Amino acid sequence: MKPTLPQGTRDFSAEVVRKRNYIFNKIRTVFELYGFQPLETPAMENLETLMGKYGEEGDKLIFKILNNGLDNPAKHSKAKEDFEKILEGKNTTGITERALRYDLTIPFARYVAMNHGQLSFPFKRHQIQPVWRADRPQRGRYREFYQCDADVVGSTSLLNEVELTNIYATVFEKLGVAVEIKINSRKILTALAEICGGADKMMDITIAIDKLDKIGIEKVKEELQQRGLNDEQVALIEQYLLIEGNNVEKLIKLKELIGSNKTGNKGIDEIEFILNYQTTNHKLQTDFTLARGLNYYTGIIFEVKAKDAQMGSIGGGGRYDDLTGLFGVPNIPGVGISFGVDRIYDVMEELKLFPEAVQTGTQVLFFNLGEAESKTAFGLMQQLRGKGISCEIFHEQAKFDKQFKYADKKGIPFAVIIGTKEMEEGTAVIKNLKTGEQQSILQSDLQAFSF
RNA sequence: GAGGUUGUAGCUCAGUUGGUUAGAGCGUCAGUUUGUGGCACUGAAGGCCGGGGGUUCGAGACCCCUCAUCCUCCCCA
Repeated sequence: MKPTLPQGTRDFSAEVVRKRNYIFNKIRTVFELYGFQPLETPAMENLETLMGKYGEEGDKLIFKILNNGLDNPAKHSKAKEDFEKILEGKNTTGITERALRYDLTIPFARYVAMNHGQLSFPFKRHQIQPVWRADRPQRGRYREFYQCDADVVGSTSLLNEVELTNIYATVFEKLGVAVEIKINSRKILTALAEICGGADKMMDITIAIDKLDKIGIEKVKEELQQRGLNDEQVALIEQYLLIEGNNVEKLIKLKELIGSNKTGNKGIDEIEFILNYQTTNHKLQTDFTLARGLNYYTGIIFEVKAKDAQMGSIGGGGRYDDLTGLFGVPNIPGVGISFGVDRIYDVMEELKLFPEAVQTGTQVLFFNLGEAESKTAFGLMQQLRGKGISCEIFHEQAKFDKQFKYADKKGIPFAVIIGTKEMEEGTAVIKNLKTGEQQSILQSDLQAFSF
């Protein structure tokens, strides 16, 4: 049998793990800097917890876990009956009652709903864990990938949104990735639907206009018509889509269009609050075509795109008024953002943004040149390790040639050579493998050497 | 779920209108006489040509099916 990997999953070799950790560490550090505390939840949730939270399409992409013990003869008839329901497209706890988590937000909402009595609000948590989606893999899309989330619940203050946009800006600046941080408000989209006279068409409108930069305005208009909007409505939406300029100019034009619509003006106020709050907001870009698929968003929404790479969004998030309400605990509003590490990695790899220093593994290789020699080397090596310097000793006595090549291939910068001559003198030769320079020092001075 | 692409050595790929024992580069391993690597040279190992069926005297090449892969759409990180 030929071993293979499940579709859309990957192994990560040392080099890749180090680069990924570099990203994780930057994100985690900034999360902590802003006062977010870590949380981890199980890989699997009850299917019931996840179903119906991500829209119809989302439900299809949830990985479901087959129940154990279905082959139990005593339960055959029940199992067959339940399976009939599966064939009809329904889920049943008789066949599957657990599923792999699809994102980190819903498990978090479940956690908050379960523990709201113990948590002090506002509650700020960050979470860095893998999620799974039964999507068709392609460029920048995997079936197992990491999300890094930061969410604040129990507060409606827009200051939270300001903080989150700052986290985005800070992290990507630290990573050296040039990005556009787009913001919009679902309230503005709602207003647009209301003005069109089709509040019920809100979803159709947002789905269509979200594709603007991909398919162009003409195709969007076609799609709107297909979705049952009349010419007048389409014309209005076209005006909306044609809004251009910098943030200030866009807002002026939008206000003209929205007029006195209450919801719309609220959305505009929110955006203006965030834009005016700080001086670093030049990184934020209003984008009224931004819609986002997840249907629990109700206020400000975010999306981050890399400037110099062809890649889908590398981060996204938004405000949700009542996520825990789905779990029987109403009135806990929240807002959160997410980083897509796997895509950030792909972008950074493409643009060669990883610093070389990321790949420092073993610092020193001790040569193995005999029984007594290796014992001496071993003792010295342990001393260096005690000082926090990562070292290795060659696994067996071998020719110089071999040991050098090993060091070379692993990118180990220093070799410590202790042979018969050094044993007699109580010295050690330290060789810098990059420059070729070497020097002989007393073994007792090795600890003090700066590698 | 719909459409397309590509499957030949560990990796990247050649392989003529179908014609003997299947090719290169890189990598791996071993040597180039036993305390100084990267270079060079020599040699070796390594392939059910993704799998199954068919056409043919003959298939890595052609046809059908299947699996895998990558990409596009949908949707998303």
